[in-house]
Amino acid sequence: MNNYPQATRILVAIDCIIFGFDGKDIKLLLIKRNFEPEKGKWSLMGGFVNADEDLHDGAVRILYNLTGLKDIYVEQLETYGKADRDPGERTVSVVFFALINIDDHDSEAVKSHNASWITLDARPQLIFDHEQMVARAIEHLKYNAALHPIGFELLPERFTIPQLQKLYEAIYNIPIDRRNFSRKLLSTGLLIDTGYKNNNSTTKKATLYKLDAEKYKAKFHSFWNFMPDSMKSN
Amino acid sequence: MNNYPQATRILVAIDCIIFGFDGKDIKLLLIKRNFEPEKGKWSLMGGFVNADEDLHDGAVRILYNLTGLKDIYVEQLETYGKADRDPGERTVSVVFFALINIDDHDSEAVKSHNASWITLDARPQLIFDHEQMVARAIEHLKYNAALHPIGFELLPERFTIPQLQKLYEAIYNIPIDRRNFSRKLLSTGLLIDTGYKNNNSTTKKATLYKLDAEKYKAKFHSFWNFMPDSMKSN
DNA sequence: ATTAAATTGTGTCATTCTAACACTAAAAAC
DNA sequence: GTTTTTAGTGTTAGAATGACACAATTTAAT
Repeated sequence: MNNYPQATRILVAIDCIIFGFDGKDIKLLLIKRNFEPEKGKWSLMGGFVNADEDLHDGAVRILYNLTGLKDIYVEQLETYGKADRDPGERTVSVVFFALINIDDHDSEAVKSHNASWITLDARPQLIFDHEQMVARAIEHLKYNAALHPIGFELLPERFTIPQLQKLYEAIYNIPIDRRNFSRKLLSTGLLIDTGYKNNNSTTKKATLYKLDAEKYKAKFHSFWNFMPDSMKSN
Repeated sequence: MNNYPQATRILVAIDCIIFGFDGKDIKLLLIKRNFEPEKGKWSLMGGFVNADEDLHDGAVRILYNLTGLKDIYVEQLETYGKADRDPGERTVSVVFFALINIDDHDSEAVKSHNASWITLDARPQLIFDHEQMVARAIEHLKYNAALHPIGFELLPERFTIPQLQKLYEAIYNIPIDRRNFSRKLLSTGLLIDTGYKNNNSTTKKATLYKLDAEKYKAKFHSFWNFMPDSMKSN
């Protein structure tokens, strides 16, 4: 069966951009590439789509094989297709993206696979057009975090308002007023007070909230105008 | 040169979703497919990426070949990759998207290529997963038009505020208060009064504005919270 | 035990933004 | 010149926003 005899078959790659938060910095999961070309250089987690595999399944498979991370919800971002982007052979690459809480996942597995969490500022030079992919993903994160409460995914299941604020301050690299942040956040009705308090505090213990998952889903597409207006012009 | 001997080469297609506005309805540009499989059925403008062609260039080429439309600014949307999405052969399809003003472009060329502008409501059944692509693109349009002034691209270079309002009412399928719309719009500072009045009116002539292209570029990433709040929850 | 230091939690108030609403002005048709 | 249709603008009450200050809780140090 060959309905399209003249068309060119092309390698289809998948690259995964994984953001994590450790309570202080936003980090990027990177790996040292162990095959040619560019063997030994830093890279996103990448591989090729199998013959009968959905793109999304491919992303999950590649991520698991390269880092040991399981059950990661990845979202498709954009496809890169400059003719010369991979010097080895013409390759089109579909980029996937995920936000995870670093502490929720097995850091031993990550280490044993030669993958590393690296802060955004300290990230090394990456192969091919991976730097461009990362830049776009950061843009995407900034853009969307201001509108949707996606930041929750970078935090533990139970989290405090100050934690979430630190996350937003890390994403936007600005200070946010504690009182206004809290008011705005609680007014969304998306947080449920678990009744517990944070224990790893050396001062006043903060209330632990969890996300109201149903409302979150229902409200996801509502534009959650979350950042102070001063951010809107950036 | 074959650095990746085991990987599968796959057909990479491009499909183009073109939205247009005729002053009343939002329309979709569709074409009757003239090759097998599914020959004669309605489809998006599609084709395969050439061996040494960027994805973006491919989209522009395909659009020109199939519709005669030139100089269309297309934007990449998403890539579809279910293993069985094209029954002819495994194909990954990158979807591109554009907004154009129907009257700015050569409708003869479009007609002579067997392409048609069809209102969203009246769109026929489409091949493969094209319906899903269109649904996503409509979502994308609704989502983004509320935040950015992208609607301008669907209008002539010089347009009136009531025209723009009709466009937004068509996108969201809701009535918008004329007074509040006008106030909000003018307060963005993106409109320049051309000093001229609309001539094809049978009643009071409306002021023709043009877009302040520089401010538009600079402000594009500012979240233009444009729709009434009542929309935000949809 | 008291105090100091750090962090959480909440209240106020002036300003701005929003949505709802009603009238006047211009142009063409008759 | 009267009617019809559409464009253009002003007001006002209520909500949301941003700037700000103080009280409460916890641990560590003395």
